[in-house]
Parts: sequence; C-alpha cells; structure tokens
Amino acid sequence: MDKDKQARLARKGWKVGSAADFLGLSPEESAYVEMKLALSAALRKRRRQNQLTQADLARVIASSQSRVAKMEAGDPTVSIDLLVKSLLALGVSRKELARTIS
Amino acid sequence: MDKDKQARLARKGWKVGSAADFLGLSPEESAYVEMKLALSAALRKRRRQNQLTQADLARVIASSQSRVAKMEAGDPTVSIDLLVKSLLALGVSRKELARTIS
DNA sequence: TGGTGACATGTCAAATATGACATAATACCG
DNA sequence: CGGTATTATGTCATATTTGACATGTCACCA
Repeated sequence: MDKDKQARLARKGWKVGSAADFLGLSPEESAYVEMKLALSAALRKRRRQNQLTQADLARVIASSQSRVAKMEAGDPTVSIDLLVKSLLALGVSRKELARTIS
Repeated sequence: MDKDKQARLARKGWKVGSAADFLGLSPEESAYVEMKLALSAALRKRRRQNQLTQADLARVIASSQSRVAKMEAGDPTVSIDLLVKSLLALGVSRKELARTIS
C-alpha cells in the first residue's frame, strides 16, 4: 500500500477542493482522514492558545518535538489516540473534542 | 506499568461507581478511558442494530472475532483508531460519533 | 553576515497494536 | 443430555506507532 505516500502528496499538493477526498477514498476512509485532520488543526490551535512551542507540548505529553510536528502536519503515522491524548493534556474537554470531530 | 491489569480488574470488579475513575487516574486519563468505553458500547449497540455477529463485523472490517470482542470489552490493547474505523464501517456518521464521545 | 528560536522531515530501534488461532464460556434448542 | 451458535480470553508472530535523534528550513534580529 502506498496510501501514506498518497496522503503525503495530497497534503503537499494543491489541495484541490478543501479536504482529503482525492483518489478513490471510500466515504468512511475519507471521514476518518477528515477527522484526523480536524484533530490536527485543533491541536495546533490549542497549543498556540496555550502559548506553548512544539517542544513545550512535547514535554507535557512526554513525546518529542518532531512527533508534535507530525501530529500537526496530519502525518499518516500518528494515531488518533495520540492526538486525543494530546488534546486532553492541553485541557480540551470531551465536549470540545466532540465539537472538533463533527 | 500495570495499568492494563488495573483496567482489566476494574472491568471485572464491582464497577463501584459507574465509570473508570478508580485508582489515581488523572482527569485526562479518565476522560480518555471514558471515551474509549463510550465507543465500545456504541460499537456493540450498532453492531446489534445492524444484526451482525462479531464474526460478521470482523469480516467487514477485515479483522477477527476475537478483536471485535476485545473492542467491545474495552480491552486496553485496542486503539481508538480501530474503534473509530469500525464505527464508520458500520455506517455511523461523524456527527453520531461526536455525540457518542461527548 | 552570523546566530538563535521555532518548526519540518527522514530514519530507526523499541514499544505497542493487530489479526489469527486455540480454547473457554454461555445460551439456546432438539 | 449433546449440538450449535455466539461471545470471551489468552497467546503470539507480525505490523504499525512511538520517541528520539539528526538535520534542514525559515524568520527575525543584531
């Protein structure tokens, strides 16, 4: 599978429409990708609101600056679990999380 | 860390209150656990509504009956990613997912 | 120009999640 | 009671995710 490459290209590429509904993604695949992108965006927004650098956040969640960068970039190798844990660590509530997702 | 064991015990144990706020869980840890449990419950509910056995669902998502059972049991080794993918495969929308989480 | 801080990107060993399998339980029905 | 269907639980080899590290890019400023 070169879905990762696809995703990476797509992020770099012109971003034709708005979201990730490029080559042959089933509805649920694309819903999944969109959710992850929404979480990524929320993470960046929240981190900035909290006046933290990526390195700062990395310390808080016991991770690394590079992984935080990848989270915010929507890198295919980051799990929803990690995104959710990070958002919760930033003080986001379940309700806010839910709003982010939908 | 024996958090897994803790979680497993807790699921078996008397379930004192209602959710997973037993031994020394930080607010965000417990929010995370509660989210996973909510997704687990939603999965079981949806699967039954769709008249599928665990083996049926396993086929749909290209997994195994045992993993489906673990998903529904809130097993610590199952990721939110897998739960979300499974729910989406069952036809749950992002909005419904969001409602489940909050 | 160089220096510094913040972020991006690639790689890799270690950690964790996964599907598959075996094997219990449990329930229902003849 | 046996037989069948469904779900539960444990184990394990493989696959994916992870933190860490190196290194690059970019902006700002002295």
